Amino acid sequence: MLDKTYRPGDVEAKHYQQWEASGAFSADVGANAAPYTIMMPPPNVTGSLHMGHALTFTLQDVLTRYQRMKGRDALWQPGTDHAGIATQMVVERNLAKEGKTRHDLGRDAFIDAVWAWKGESGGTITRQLRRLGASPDWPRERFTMDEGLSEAVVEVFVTLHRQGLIYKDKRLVNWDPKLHTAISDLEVESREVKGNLWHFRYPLADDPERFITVATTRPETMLGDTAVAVHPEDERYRDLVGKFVRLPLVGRLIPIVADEYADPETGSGAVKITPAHDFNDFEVGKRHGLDMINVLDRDARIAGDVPEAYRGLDRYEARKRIVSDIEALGLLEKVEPHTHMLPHGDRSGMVIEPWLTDQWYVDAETLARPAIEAVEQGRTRFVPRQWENTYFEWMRNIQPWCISRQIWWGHQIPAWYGPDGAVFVEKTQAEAEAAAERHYGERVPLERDPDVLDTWFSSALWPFSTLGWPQRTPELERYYPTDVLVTGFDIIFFWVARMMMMGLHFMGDVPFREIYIHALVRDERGQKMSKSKGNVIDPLELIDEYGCDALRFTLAAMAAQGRDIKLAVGRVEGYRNFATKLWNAARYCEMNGCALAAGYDPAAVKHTTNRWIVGALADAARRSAEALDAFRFNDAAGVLYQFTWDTFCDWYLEFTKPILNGDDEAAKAETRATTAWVLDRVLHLLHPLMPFITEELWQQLGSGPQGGKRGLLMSERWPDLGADLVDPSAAAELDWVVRLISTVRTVRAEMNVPASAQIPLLLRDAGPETRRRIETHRDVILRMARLASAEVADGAPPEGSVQTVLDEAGLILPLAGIIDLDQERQRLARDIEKLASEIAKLDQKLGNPNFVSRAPEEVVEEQRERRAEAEAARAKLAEALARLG
RNA sequence: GGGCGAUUAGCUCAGCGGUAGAGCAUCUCGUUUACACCGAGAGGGCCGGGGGUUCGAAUCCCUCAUCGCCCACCA
Repeated sequence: MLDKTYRPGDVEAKHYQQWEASGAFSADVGANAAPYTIMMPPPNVTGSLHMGHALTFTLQDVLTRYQRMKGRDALWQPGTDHAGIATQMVVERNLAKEGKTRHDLGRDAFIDAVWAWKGESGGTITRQLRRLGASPDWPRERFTMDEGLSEAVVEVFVTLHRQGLIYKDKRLVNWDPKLHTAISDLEVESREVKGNLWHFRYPLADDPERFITVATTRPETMLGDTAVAVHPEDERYRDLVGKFVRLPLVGRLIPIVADEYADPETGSGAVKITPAHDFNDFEVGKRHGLDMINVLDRDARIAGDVPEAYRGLDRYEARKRIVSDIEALGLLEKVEPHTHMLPHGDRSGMVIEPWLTDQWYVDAETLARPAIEAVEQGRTRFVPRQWENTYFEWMRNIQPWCISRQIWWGHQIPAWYGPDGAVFVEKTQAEAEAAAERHYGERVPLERDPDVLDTWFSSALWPFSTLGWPQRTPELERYYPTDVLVTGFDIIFFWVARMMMMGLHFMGDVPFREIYIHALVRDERGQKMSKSKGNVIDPLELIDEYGCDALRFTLAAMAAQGRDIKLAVGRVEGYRNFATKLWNAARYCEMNGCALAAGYDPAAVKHTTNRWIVGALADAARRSAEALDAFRFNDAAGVLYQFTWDTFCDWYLEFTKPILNGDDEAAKAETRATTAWVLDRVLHLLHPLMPFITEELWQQLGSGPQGGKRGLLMSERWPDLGADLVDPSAAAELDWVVRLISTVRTVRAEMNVPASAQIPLLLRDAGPETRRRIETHRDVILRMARLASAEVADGAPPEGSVQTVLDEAGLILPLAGIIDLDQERQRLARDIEKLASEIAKLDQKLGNPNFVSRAPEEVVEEQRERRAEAEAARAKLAEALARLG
């Protein structure tokens, strides 16, 4: 016997262990079934589950379980990411608590410490994924730093290098002065900063009384100025082009150059050029062959060939000093407040410094070309489609991808340098030594490049590296390309685009046929969840309170396309109630002896009510499948919710109570079997969304013709119910009964005429078909009108005091003479008026020749029917009014 | 500065050319042995404003407003 309420906490862990232990999540490389593959976006190995994870992994799990039940050989490939900078920072923070830095340990010991940390906390996220009910193929779990994936990384690096698609270059990079590493464009975020615009006067070299004024937001970089640029068309400065100014404080002579970069409208129209510390200036410098003078060190302190006074100063300290020194020289023209966007490192939060360094780059432009084409040609499709624009926009303007990082945790770059700096890119040290020997004609000591690769470099290989590449494994053969990638829009550039590039280049085919982009989860007020705002909702807490299924169902129900998800806890509570409802429906079935019957054939049921529910179920199954096939999770959830609660529980179970309590044994048996069968199908349909409660019920009910626990719901099939189960006449009849019940209820409530008294009146005026329907469903009607059992027995109409008007088409209106007739007259008059105005509107529409000729035929027909119905209703009401006198 | 999205019931959101919907909240009635995490009902919407297209617009177009996100080198 089922307990009175469902307690998720008691069963979730049990079922999960059972599933996992039984291998229910495993793909089968040797299977005949068609494969269905989803690559799990690998979460950070040391991370913990947040709401965004909960959403994305729930959706992936829904798809995986659904396809698995549909008979596909589903592979949901799990794994974690080493998350270079993020993880290194965590470990460094821990070290800092002991007052140590990574340099105290040295590289090898530090990396050991990171591995130790990974061993300690790396299981957290995967444990939490299990609590979410995620069903990936765990034995295939990979880690971006494990042996196989590292081999893939080296293979890709070496290959791309040989192809000239990876190269080393000295150019400006985004330098993080705190983390002491280069970062890619994508890891930089612009934030608004309030600052000043300082206007400096630079005296002309041959005429110190004349000045050219430049404006800058970064006075300290003036130490590295190597030119002043003006627009070639700018009349004010035409005579100055080619002349020199003497750089204040430094004394260097620098040229005035004409370059279109200078905007005559901005500032004074003349701009100082610091090629070593500004991306634009760098370009200008290249065009004019200017010197690049680096005046900052890796901490963004003043360094290099600069006046002694500033050397070693922090950039902001230097700024103050330089401004006051310029002012002292009388060269500060003015200072204006100025708000502008400044680049910040997304990890460190520091202001990024453009810095001239040697770094490794990927020729992204070349790799992007096929990736753009693939989407243009529809070989990979974005859902929703609109994201393709975002993808194209970025890919068509893609910049070289800086892939080297000056940190320790990650894939060390497979490049070795000879004594003279010659570089040998090889898969192993031995191969590099061999190459060096060939190069030098003798064995020489080599030094390995200390840098590691951008984390996203290894993630970019995920769709094939996890399947065994570079080996040609059966898995690779079978599961690549994958079916769908499920992810958020925030990593389209970081990850999706790069997987497209690498997949096409190395596998010759797209990594996935569809990319489903879901929204981000925000809090109830639309704010991004963040620890600092204190508005974080922990998915695990929600699971504890409401159960995993309630959370999953909520996320699925809210995963409509194209909108952020503002998570309202009230929704979770509502779906928890839904779980309880389902639970109690099952309990009801159990109490009433509803068990699956051997040889039960839904197509063969005879009772109208049963034919109706079987058809309604088939319809719901079809609609939810269509929704899931199109990634409309919210629709799938909605259809099943409504069917389960409204159709099955509120109507069908109530409709059939009189049958189960009656003495038609055949009808009883059929109803019991049908009830059990529908419930069993519902459990199947709901399983991808609510795996735990469905599993628990399925097991507890001992489902299946064999009875007993015959295994896991996981191994069951998604119910494929044919449209032939839908019986329109049964649906119409039940619909009619529903309306009749509603009317009887209204009369009972408003006119105080018991339902038992209404029935005979209805029968008195009824035609044969109406009479049959009322007779057939009499018990249901009475029961649903909430009558006490004593009243059900019979009820004589109040003597001569009640009149009834009854419409064969389904509109039923009993009138009670015992109630306030004036009130009733008024109500009738109002209703008639309403109908009249509706009819008038419809007449207008139908009288419009354009409507009749241009609207779709079925729409016109529908409107005609509506009009006829309304007309008939009005006539009945008028008749009723007349009878009232 | 470009681009994208949003604006629907008190709240969170569906619907996206053919009679305005769900959950939560509110109110009324109901303790009928599946379920009070329940049942029956009710109230509550100029579908952001204004134009346009259309026989018909919450839905398509334009425009304005407000909010949000992404991208961008403007000293």
